[in-house]
Amino acid sequence: MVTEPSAIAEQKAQAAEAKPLRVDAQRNRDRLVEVAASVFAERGIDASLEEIARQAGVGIGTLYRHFPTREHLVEVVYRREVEALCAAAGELAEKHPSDVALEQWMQRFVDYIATKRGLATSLRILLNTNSTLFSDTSGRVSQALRQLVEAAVADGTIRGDVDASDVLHALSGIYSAPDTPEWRDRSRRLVKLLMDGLRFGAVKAR
Amino acid sequence: MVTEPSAIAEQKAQAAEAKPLRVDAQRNRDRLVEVAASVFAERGIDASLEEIARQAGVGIGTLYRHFPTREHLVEVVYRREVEALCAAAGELAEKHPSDVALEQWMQRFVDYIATKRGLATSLRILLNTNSTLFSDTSGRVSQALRQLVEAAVADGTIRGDVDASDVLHALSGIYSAPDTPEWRDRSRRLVKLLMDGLRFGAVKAR
DNA sequence: CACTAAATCGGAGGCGCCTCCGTTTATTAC
DNA sequence: GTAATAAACGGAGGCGCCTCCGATTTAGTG
Repeated sequence: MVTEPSAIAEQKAQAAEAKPLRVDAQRNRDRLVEVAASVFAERGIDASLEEIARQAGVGIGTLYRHFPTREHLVEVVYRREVEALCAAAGELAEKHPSDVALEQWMQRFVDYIATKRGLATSLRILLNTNSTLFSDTSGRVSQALRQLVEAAVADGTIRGDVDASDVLHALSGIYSAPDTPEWRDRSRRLVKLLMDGLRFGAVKAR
Repeated sequence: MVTEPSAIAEQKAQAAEAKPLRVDAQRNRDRLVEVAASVFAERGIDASLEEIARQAGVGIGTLYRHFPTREHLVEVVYRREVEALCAAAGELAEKHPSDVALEQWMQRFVDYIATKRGLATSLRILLNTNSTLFSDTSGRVSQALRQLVEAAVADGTIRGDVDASDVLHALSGIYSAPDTPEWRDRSRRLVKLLMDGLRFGAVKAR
């Protein structure tokens, strides 16, 4: 990666790579990603690419120029979603006391995973194939979590004898639980339980 | 599985399940599996199913009736090949001294894996998805190997302080080696090396 | 503004997937 | 052998994938 003079407030990270896309091209690309996110969420990862192009109001050729394979498109959508999830950490931290921020972020994490459950197989394949994707995103997620946990530990709203990796470990247990209908509710309860445990013995009583 | 009165010399195992297929149907089915094996080997696991039907001289509809999805077809082909590999163990054991039989079988195992290397990703996915397939076939393979190893230990052509699982372990190392151009040759040499080790200290000197 | 080169668009076309159903064939009963 | 019936055949058709390239649009220049 080349050193960027001012990478401030770059709306979309991909916009800054190499050449600044022509405005119509950028517009179409953004549109495609947005539509793809909703179509994938709705119809699954095997949704018709022609359908996506149609909904985005572009020709199929345009879709393929921007995203040579289905996987390219899926990857961009996935990265964007992970990015949004991680960005939420910062926002929550500003608006809420740090323990509440942590709890809400974990709930959001659960919700996010819930939408991905159906796609699990395909996603796992993608993550196996493209290991950069895996390390990038999991790094990003654990960084967001660390930020929240450390803040909460620092101001005493949760106990001090845990760190981010403990919490991540707890969350990964949730992820790997079998995919039953009650999964989501159970996971939400588990997050609450986890938070109660974290708050117990905190410096500041509630 | 219902008790079978006489399951003797059933040419193809699948022929015995439930209803005895009409002869034309059985003929077409066998033909399809045979052609599929060669086409998959040649063009990879994503080969055109219409091509397979064409080469087998049947309509695409016939292929789909017998094998509702690509995976069904791949699975049958794969099982058939593993079966052939394991059957070879018995034949080799009859024709050769037991240490030679073991060596030749391992070489054949290497050859077999070699043809599957290119398909590794897709196959791994299939084996993950269909865990029965995995346990069935790996069980079958290790059984064949055990038969050979035990015979060779019993008649003293290889040393007595190893068992089948040791040898399988050694072979699995071969499998997981990176997929370089020299893979096959190196693996063949490794098998020879392994055999030398096994023969060393055998009761009967060569 | 007009003009041009470069970038982008978009859909026709060729191929494969899979389903559906009218036609053909094997089997059974007589 | 013939008729009846169940089973199997096979290809047309609709859809999606992906490529290719002529038409269109943009950004830059005078």
